[in-house]
Amino acid sequence: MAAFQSPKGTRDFYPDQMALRRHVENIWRKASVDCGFDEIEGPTFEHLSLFTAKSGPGIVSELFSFRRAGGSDDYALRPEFTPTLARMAAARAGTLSVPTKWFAIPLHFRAERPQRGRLREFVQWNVDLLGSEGAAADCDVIACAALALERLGLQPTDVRFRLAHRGASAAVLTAAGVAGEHIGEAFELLDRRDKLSPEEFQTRAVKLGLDAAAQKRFAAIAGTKLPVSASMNDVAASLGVDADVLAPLAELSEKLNSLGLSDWCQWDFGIVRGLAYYTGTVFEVHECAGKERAIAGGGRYDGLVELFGGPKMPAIGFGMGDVVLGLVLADKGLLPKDGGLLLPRPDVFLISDGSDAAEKALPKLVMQIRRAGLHARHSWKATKNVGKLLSDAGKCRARSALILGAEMADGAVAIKDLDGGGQRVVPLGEVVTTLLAMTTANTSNPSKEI
RNA sequence: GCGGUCGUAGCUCAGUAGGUAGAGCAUCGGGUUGUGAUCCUGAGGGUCGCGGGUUCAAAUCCCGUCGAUCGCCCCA
Repeated sequence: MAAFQSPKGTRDFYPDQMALRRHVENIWRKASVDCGFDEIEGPTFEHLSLFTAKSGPGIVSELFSFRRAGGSDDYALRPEFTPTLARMAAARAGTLSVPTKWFAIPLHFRAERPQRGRLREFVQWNVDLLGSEGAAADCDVIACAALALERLGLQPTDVRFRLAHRGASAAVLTAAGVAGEHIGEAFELLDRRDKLSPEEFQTRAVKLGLDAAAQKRFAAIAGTKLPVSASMNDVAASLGVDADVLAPLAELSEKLNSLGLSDWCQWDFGIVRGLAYYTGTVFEVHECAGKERAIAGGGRYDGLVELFGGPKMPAIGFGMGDVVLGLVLADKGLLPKDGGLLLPRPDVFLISDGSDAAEKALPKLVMQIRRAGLHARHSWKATKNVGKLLSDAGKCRARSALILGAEMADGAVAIKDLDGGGQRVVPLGEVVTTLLAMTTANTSNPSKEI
């Protein structure tokens, strides 16, 4: 066994796993671009203070932080992308178009104990829309997430966006008897209700000044889940508030309906999101049966850019990690068991019969074909057994095999279509054009992309 | 940071009172028949996660440690 292991909570990506990772990343990237977001990237590590500025000193124990030998500055590997995004936005705030739509697919690092769905190094897709308030902006990023999930093969029966709105939830809690100064604690209680014992829940509820009736109401609110297409009057009625208190939800509902996203979404008044900085819409994406951790989470954080030294700039965004998503996709059979099936297919695999003429011609031909922009591989084996070599061509899923054999005497080679099975003899001078023609005829195959 | 389970070749596993490691697949090579194959044949690869202890002797028992996994804490 190896003397060295990969560090705790990290992964090695061999070609098969890397192909799976790229498959997901490519879909994320394409969905982002199609939705009008521009890709950005920042440093893998930042000044430690950037992270403590947002999350407080307590965050340090969750970070991989370090100081250069002999240096005096403290750094940390980024545990999330939002501070970097906010820093970048603040620095260019004066020149950014409105709205500014950015996405990133960075690696993140967190010094936590690994668990199912949670590692110390992971990829997280971040999508953010800056400079625009309102439901249209909120729904724009939600739509982008939904588009990617749909392209990954998921359906509204597989995953669900659980949405809430901090303002609306606060109004509902107030109506339920929570005093204004206790709203923060009430959110915390709402968020943690499933983890607490009934006794603990009650103790905390009493601290919020809730009597028995109000506690019951509170619990009912926490468990309220409704379709976003439900009428606001019905939603208001089931929560015991006036419909005008739910105005933010009404706007969201209208936009989601018009975007055809209602099936993907539901109201869930138990969704709070732990982050103190969220100011409006908040949401999480979960597997419908409640398996796994949240696939994605996000919301509106209008004070964030200001927190990092910029102007007041409304913002909505979300993050989606590769770990939980990968588990869900695997559960649903939406990833090939053999990641090798996602590796790029060679357009041609060259085989030599071992004769001098073939051995000499092969490398030249390979280079010619590659210069033409095609993916060419060739056997490195010593054997001249055409059957064994063709089997190699099949293993790497080549589209065609080019056999340099007896036909060389006539200045020609055999090209076998490994998908269709046909074979023809082609003069050396026409090899590249023939292969190009075969490839363009095959552009429908998705594995050809990127 | 705290508890439960687990750790033998690249993969799936066997290894049966403790007696100094095995199979299938995969990989690599040779041979035969010009075509993804069959057949024949050979090889490499593990100090049994690592370290210590008990013993004449440990993959097997004990302790520690590292890693994986499940739960708690946390969850940006």
